[in-house]
Amino acid sequence: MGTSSRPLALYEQIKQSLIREMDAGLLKPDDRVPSETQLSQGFNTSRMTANRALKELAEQGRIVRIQGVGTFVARPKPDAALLEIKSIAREIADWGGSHSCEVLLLAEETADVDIAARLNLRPGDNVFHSILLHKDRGVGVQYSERHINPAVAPDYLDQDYTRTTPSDYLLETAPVQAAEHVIEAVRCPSHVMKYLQIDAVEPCLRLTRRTWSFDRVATYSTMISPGFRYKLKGTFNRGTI
Amino acid sequence: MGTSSRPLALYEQIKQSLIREMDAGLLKPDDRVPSETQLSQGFNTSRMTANRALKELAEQGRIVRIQGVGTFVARPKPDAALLEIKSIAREIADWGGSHSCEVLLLAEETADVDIAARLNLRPGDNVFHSILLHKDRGVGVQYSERHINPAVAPDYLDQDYTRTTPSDYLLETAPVQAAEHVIEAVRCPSHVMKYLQIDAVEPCLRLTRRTWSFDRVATYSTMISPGFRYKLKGTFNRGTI
DNA sequence: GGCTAATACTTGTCTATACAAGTATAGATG
DNA sequence: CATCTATACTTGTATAGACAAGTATTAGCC
Repeated sequence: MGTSSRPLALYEQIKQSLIREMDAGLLKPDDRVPSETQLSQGFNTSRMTANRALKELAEQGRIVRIQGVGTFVARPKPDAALLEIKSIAREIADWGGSHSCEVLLLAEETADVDIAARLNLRPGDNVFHSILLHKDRGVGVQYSERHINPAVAPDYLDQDYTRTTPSDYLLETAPVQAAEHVIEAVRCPSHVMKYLQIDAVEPCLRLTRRTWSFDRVATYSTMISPGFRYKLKGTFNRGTI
Repeated sequence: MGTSSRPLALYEQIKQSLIREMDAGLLKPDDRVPSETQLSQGFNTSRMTANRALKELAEQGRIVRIQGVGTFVARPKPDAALLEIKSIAREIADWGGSHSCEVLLLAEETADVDIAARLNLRPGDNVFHSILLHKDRGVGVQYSERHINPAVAPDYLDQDYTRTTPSDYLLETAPVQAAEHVIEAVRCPSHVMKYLQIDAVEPCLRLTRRTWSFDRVATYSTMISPGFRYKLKGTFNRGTI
């Protein structure tokens, strides 16, 4: 109870209860979270209240919900890619060039529940994972992380990228409008953009052919939309991958 | 209908309808948005559906909802402070020093509906507005924007800041735990922080005494929580300001 | 074995209603 | 004039129920 002048809303109580269980390690990443029905019975409330609590936790990125399957604890985001980024950063530092450059790291990984839900895979299925860092005149760094359903661009890892770029290949293989690619867009406040003299890009960064030309600093990540598969390759599921 | 395989959810239709009206200029900033009851009748749906649509628009920052009052179109954030930031940026550029420095701009402004709702004021009431920019070794810039209910720190503009800093004064005048200050926190992904060699701060940036010590780049804004008034000065409203 | 259909379960959306809580206004009262 | 009060309106939360849509499992059939 503490200092709160009113008791917390019921859905907030459910949220905090689940967060406590996650922080305490009782609910580990990829664990199944009680269903809405179970939660509503456990807290003696209606399903809509449990639904709202889970919905907001999903928006916060703490859990992942998959319709028809269930709700799972999300894996913590940052640590997976950390080592790879560090190594790229060192590469860039060693180069020390003054021109714009590009570094690629390509690997095959397993999807966590979050990625899996977005790409319509199952946790543990393979994804292509690429990290790109761009540097321009020693001033800034642009970071991009991309997860790809292998069925969408099967030769993504094996291309010759001396004449083309991964994003070019992706756009050729998956010729969808740029807007279709976006499922998460990191918004860069326009006054910050002005100050950083970034004015050629929309405030809402997108996966497009040429977004690599900032001359100061920008950070974002891009992912491929689940809608891809319908437009490009027809419907497929785990069995066909 | 286009290419969508299913019709949009009803609450999405309401959201997009309102967004269209805002983009078309039919709903201008600070305009009152139809109430939940009106919307539900206009779209021939239930109030809960309208409620969900407005709730999500508010989370996106497109509208501001005030309990007991109504819903209003939010002002676009960036443009208000743009000129001031530019002038500060020029000041910094002119200085060209190599040491860490701090620039203050203090002004009295009027609150838009968003700020007003946060600080428990009415749109048009005065707020203190300070912008701080920090520069370190010519590499990066840290930007902070602060809106303050004048009743919380009445002498904020008139202090002698040669020996103390605005944040110090604020923390003395309003000795609340740091976490209490935060109502919006811009999350800096921890792997980006690592790469930028920012490791002394939590991933979730906060208004604390010493957050001015990045040596690369960081961008965030801080605001004073509405809960302030209860903890510090008792309850007051427009009449007492 | 391989395929199909029934089933049980999950999340997603929606309705109609209710009460709580906050605010603004008009009117009555002193 | 100032102050209180009733009223009407707003958003916030919660309920109980319903159907849609997606998924996994099982049972039955070829």
